[in-house]
Amino acid sequence: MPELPEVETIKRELEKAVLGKKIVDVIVNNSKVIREPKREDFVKRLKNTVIKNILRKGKLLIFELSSRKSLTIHLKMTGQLIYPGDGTTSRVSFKLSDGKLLDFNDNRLFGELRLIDNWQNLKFIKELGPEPFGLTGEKFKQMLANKKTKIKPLLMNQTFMSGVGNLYAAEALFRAKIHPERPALSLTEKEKEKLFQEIKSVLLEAIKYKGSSVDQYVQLSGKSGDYVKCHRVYGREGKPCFGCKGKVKRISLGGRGTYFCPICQK
DNA sequence: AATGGGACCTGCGCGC
DNA sequence: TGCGCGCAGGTCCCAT
Repeated sequence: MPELPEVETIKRELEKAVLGKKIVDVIVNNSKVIREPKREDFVKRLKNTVIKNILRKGKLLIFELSSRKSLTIHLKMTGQLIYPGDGTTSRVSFKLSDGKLLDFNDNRLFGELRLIDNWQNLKFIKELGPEPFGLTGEKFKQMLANKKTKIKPLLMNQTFMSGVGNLYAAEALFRAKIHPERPALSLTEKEKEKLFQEIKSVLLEAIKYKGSSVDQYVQLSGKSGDYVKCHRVYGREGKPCFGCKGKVKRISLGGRGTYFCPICQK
């Protein structure tokens, strides 16, 4: 599941691989992933535009184009961007001026491609909370004040803070030794500070390892990311905790699988 | 206001 | 061996 580190990894690789290139053709194999405009307009308006700038906002990728429109790409659960691609499994392929393909793959068709005038006007963008790296500890503490909601679903709420999903929320909470079901306002000042630092450090570490290849995520080249080997709780149900002699437990929280150590995390 | 559930989807792993 | 089922989770949407 692509979260901030995975999307950031792809963004950095895209800058090296496709920035400044022209989209000469668009091959649509499944139009379900094209959310707007209609397929024909999507293709027509993308043709012969140059990729001028590549941005990431939370988990959303944005290509700013020479036409002044923007192509936004949300990978959701199983989306992949592959370059150079071969077009064999893609939902949509972008043929570039270098003759190579940029493939958008997505098994489950949750992903979203949009060609829009102003990405700033997207509802998702307007409601997006700040990124952890754009915050100070003080600001983060203020944001938690008065929040009765459980800390883990809150961290995953993109309107609260952007970029953290199920995997990194679990990992950050383990490192901060905080139980995922604690009401946010029950955290001590010290715990809030610790959690804020751990969120940033786990995301930076994951970027260094080029993301976590669980499920479908791969880098732009198609290679896996290496961060799974650093996971301390995610996907480790029943396995020994790295911090004590207990076992990692899995519960459902907000409809999401939640891994934690009931002994280390209070 | 906060929370829970369903919808969107497909592939995989499990139990029988 | 094969089939049906539950599950995976990012985001939106609706109900309570």
